[in-house]
Amino acid sequence: MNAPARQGWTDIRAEVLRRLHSRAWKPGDAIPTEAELATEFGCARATVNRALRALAEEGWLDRRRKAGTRVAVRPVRKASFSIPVLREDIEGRGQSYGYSLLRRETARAPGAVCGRMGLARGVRLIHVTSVHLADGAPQVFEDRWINPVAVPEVSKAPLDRVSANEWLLEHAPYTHGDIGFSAELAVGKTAEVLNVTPGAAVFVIERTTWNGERSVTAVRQVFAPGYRLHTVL
Amino acid sequence: MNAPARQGWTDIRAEVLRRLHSRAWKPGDAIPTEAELATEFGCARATVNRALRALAEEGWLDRRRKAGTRVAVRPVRKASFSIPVLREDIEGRGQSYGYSLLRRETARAPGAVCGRMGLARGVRLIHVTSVHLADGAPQVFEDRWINPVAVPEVSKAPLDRVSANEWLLEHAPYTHGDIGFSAELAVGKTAEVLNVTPGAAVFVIERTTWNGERSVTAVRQVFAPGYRLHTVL
DNA sequence: CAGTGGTCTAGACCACGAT
DNA sequence: TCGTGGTCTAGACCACTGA
Repeated sequence: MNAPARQGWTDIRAEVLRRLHSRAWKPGDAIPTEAELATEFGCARATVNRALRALAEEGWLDRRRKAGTRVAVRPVRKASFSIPVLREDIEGRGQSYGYSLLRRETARAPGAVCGRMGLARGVRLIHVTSVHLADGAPQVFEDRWINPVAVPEVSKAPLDRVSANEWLLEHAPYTHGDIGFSAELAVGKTAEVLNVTPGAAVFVIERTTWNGERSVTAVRQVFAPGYRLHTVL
Repeated sequence: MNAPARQGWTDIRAEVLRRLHSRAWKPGDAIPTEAELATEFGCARATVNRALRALAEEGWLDRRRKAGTRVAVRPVRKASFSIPVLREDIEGRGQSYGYSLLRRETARAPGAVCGRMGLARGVRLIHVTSVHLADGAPQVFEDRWINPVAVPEVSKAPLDRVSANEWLLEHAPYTHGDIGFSAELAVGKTAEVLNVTPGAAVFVIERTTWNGERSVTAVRQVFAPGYRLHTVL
């Protein structure tokens, strides 16, 4: 008999992963139940559960009550990354961070923005445009709309000194949101602010956040050419 | 005294999250220990642990032995999304998926590719270029290098029928990798293959995957203008 | 209905790391 | 050193869902 030395759930996770890689357990196959694996590894079922749950969260396994655990047919590896916090992103590259408020006003939001934020068309929101600098050079052009109903204190925010990005993180918690990435051509004001030739390719991140049922802010950040979002799998 | 009804770890997670949102516990603050919370909620410490561990994984809390649990100073929300599996991505939008192999050869990889894959310069790799179609229109131009040492069976792969994307998923498991997103201008062959005007902005995904210490493949996928990668937070 | 994963418990020991 | 989180256990009950 095999009397495995002391095993932690990470060891069990590693062993299961090894069987997946070696294709001993193939995509679509059902693997032994938690109870069976617990017996095999000589540990409590809870320990096996911990390992299998981790693998399921990572996308390697599909688990369902009664149906059992199966090897994910499609190794959909989930990539996760931290939302770039501009100041840290820039300072992390050894550059000095700068911020400049371009404009702050109250205005009727465009239909697209109202739609993204789930608000009635034509509602008046706080509109803030700014630019983030890296070593003094324009790095990101930010166009943000803030819902004053969700964040009443925004009227007192010193957005001329602190970026809305940071002020909101500190004063307006959010429960969820969505984010989108795309590529666009820099034109008009965007090209002007970023100080690039119109027609340059820029990376764009659009994000909307909510606090419960109430939308907090919708922001569009245009990154200077050459920006690259990177992460590990 | 409060005799909370039956509580699950998700309820405890929700309650802690509520305190974070209400700012009863502010960023940087240390929150009660697991034992204290277990007493307060009238449950086992393991249950509190489950809830706090989940919140830590989500980025709300920072936990360290001895130091205790603190509210994350910076709510670095981690965004996670599935790597687009082209066929599913396209079919998911209700379009028909198509694939066309443009070229397949063995060639000396460019220095940049060797670098990304951690191989010696000038090594010979399998080079495959192809295009993925949505309703017959070019959607993604793919330029891929495969390490035959890591995937010897690739010589027998019917890449004229199955995309390297799918063939590799099925036959070459990988342990880890890295992925990068950027915006570029479509020029030359890329613009030609995607059938777009040179100078259009395109979304680019570059990915390298490994199986243990051995690099499996390095791929560069250029998406037709308008592509948008989206996910929830 | 019954099998399988999901969760909880009460207690125990361990490992990291702040002081 | 020693407090705090990390993990394991053995057993129990529950919840979902396939048959």
